[in-house]
Amino acid sequence: MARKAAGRPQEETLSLWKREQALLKTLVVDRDTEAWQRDLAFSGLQRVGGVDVSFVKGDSVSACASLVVLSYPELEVMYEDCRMVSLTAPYVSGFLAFREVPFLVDAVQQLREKEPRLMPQVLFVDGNGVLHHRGFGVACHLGVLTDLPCIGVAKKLLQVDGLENNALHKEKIRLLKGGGDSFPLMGGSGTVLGMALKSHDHSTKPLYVSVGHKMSLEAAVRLTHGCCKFRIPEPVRQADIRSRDYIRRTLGVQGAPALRPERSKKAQRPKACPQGASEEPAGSPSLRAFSAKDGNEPHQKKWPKLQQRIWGRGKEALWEDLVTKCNSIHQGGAGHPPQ
DNA sequence: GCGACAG
DNA sequence: ATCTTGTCGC
Repeated sequence: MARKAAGRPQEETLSLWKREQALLKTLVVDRDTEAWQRDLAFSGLQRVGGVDVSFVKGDSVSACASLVVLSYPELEVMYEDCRMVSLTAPYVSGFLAFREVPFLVDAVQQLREKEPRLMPQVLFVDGNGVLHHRGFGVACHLGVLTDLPCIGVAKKLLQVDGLENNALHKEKIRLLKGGGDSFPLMGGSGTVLGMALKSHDHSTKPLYVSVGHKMSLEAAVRLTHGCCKFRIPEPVRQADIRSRDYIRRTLGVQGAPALRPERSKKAQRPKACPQGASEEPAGSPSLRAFSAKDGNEPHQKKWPKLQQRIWGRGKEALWEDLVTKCNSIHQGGAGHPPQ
C-alpha cells in the first residue's frame, strides 16, 4: 500500500527543527580527533562505514535504511544492515536529517549492541555536513548523535551562503585535472564550507565534501578520494546499492514468485548480515537530543553518560532538555513537543 | 508568478 | 529520492 506523502511541516515545526539544529551544532567538532586522521597513509584506519536511505517508488513513506561497514584500504564489505522503515517527516531542503537520521542512528545503535567490534571509525553520509543553510547538515547531525567521525558527501552543490552553481563554478570544475583535485567552496562570510572534489580521473561531476563531525576538511577530502573506486565513495555506494536491492527483493516478489531473490553483482557478500526484523514498528521519534551543559572538548570520557541521556530516557524528557537549552541559546519562547 | 530545491 | 534503454565512449 503506497502511502501518501507527508505535506510540508508547519512553520512552528520548522522553527523547532531550526532550534534543534542550533543546539546540536554547538557540539560539532570540526577538527581531527583520531590519530589515523593525521597519518598520511591513514594507518590505523581499518573500518569505514556508509549509510543511505532508499525509497519505494510510488510511496513517500516506505523506505530502506542501510548501514554498511567496509574494510580499509581494501574496501570490502564486512557488515551490512538493511531494514524497512516508515518515514514520518517529509523531505524539506535544509532539514533532511529530520527525515532520515533517526533510522540511521538506530542502525548504528544496533551495531553497537550486536557487533561492537565492527563499529566503523568513520561514516560517509549521503548529504552535506557544515555546508548547509545553518551550518548543520545531516552529516553533522548523525555525527553528533552517534559521536562518530562523519564526512558529508553531496552529489549536487547546495547553493547556500553565496555559493552558486554558476558559470564560474562550472569553469572551476572544468579545470580540475585528475582524481583527487579539488577547490574550496567559500561561503559569503569567507569561511571554507567544503571542497568540490574530482573523485577520480574520468569523473565530470565533482563531489561536494564537507565536515560532518570529528574530522578536518583536509582529512575528509583525502579519505573520500581514497575510498572512491567510482565517482561515489564505496561505503555510500554499497549502502545505496544494497538498500535498493533490499527493496527490490522485498517488494518486488509480489507478482514474481519462484524466482529466488538474487543479489546484484555490484554487491559483494558481507561476512555478517543481521537481517533486521524485516517489518518493525520503526516509528521511532524524530527527536533525538540531549542537553549539553559543557563544551565539546573532553568528549571521549563523557560520552557514555551523554549516550545514556540519548537512549535511556523518554522523548518528553529529551524535549524538556532541548527547550531549556534552546531558550538559553536564543531568547525564544517555550516549545511544544512535536506531534 | 518565478526560481530554488542535499536526499 | 524515483520514473527509465539504449547508447556513446574508453
